[in-house]
Amino acid sequence: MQTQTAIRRVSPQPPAGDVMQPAIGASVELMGATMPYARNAEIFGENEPAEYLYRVVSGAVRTYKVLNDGRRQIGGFYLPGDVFGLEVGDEHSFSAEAITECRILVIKRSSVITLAARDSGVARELWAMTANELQRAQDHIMLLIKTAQERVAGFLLEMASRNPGSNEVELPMSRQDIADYLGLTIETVSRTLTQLEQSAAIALPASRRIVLRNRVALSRLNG
Amino acid sequence: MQTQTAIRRVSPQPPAGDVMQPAIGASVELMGATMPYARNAEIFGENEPAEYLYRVVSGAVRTYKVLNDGRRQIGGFYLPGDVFGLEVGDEHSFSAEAITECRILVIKRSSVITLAARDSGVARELWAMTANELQRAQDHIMLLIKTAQERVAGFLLEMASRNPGSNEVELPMSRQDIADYLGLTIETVSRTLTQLEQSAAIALPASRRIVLRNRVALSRLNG
DNA sequence: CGTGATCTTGAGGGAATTCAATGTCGGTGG
DNA sequence: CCACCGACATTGAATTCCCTCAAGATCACG
Repeated sequence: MQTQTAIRRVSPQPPAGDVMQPAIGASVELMGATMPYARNAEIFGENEPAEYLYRVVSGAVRTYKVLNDGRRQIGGFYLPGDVFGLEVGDEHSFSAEAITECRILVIKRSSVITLAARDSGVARELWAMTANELQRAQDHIMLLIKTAQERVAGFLLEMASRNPGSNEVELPMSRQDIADYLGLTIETVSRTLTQLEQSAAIALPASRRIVLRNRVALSRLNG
Repeated sequence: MQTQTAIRRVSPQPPAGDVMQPAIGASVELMGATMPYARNAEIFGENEPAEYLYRVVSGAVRTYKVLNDGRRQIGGFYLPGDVFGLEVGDEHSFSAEAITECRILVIKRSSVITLAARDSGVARELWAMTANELQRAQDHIMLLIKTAQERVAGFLLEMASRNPGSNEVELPMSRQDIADYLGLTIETVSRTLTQLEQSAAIALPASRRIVLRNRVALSRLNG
């Protein structure tokens, strides 16, 4: 049972750099407007009508649910290029917040769906985006059944895979965010990172900057 | 870290009764053949080409993945009317096995996809089925972050919701299957059921027959 | 009625949580 | 410039929940 995250206050922070865009979502690129969001600003809430879908242009976003008793589960982290908030039903199933200051491409859902009814390529793209989310969720499930070390190692490898070529990861999110993503407490995440550092699997030049020193060891941990 | 399930042997068992079919998957009803599967028979394996998609006619099915070290995670249980094995990519992301003797409608994936390219209604149906799986996976994630009592209570409520109107649930799957679905050990599942029985939330007239005596208590546990 | 599979129960140990204190970093104002 | 403050992160000690290992109990089936 992990601690509930306290109410967050808004304060500025330099936005992360933009990143070039993969194939998914390409055809809807011209159908929306780019909107700025402040750090910790709500983008949409659980059970709100899903009027728009979203693509991160710069910055980072988290989606989450909160249980009755205050436990928060983060559904995913979204980085530049990622699409989130896409629903088949009429309501959002998660809430979404900006982790850092960010710019987000906002696209009217109804117009995409209308387009999909005429253009099977768009329809297939919508389907593929949802399947992509499904893949994420299934990988997330596989993470959640593992030990703390395995979860953290898996998380780091996942984040590193977003920056192919580099062994250095700049984490936009707090330890609390990581903990709520991995189903652990903030203390366990912190302790586990320290262990990984001591076993020379990673280096921690700063609390949100992580260098993968031994990917083989991390992968072995990853199960 | 839960125990690995031993190799299972095949032996027959009376099939569960058929159930009337909801909207999803209705239009593909006539495109396939119904096939029989023996108890514990493999329907498809992880990473195999996804040549078909499947709908349960009678009986019950589990999908699962196995990690390096033998831990098994069950992705979902599928009962009459449920569609499984639908992929956007060309490979299955899980393995699937018959839990009981069952009959399964098998439909050629390529023909459905071809049809979807011409008929936007079919395309939308494919999308909706994938979104339905996504919903399942997200609910599963929310289960996996809870305590053992909450997971078991949630599981029972989920199963009961498949039999609306009745408070009696006939479980087709073993304790090991339940444990591997909930990320617990078989012993913890068993103990938790005993606790729920002692607290009068459920009754256990037989090990695979469960009566919900106090849904309010179970829902409270469910978080 | 014996046999194997499945399920339950018990005792002990270990991993992660809880509670609590300390450390670090960036920003702000004296 | 440095002292202070709040947010965030790390570390320590004690506890709790679930797992592991082990032994019985129950059930289906030959």
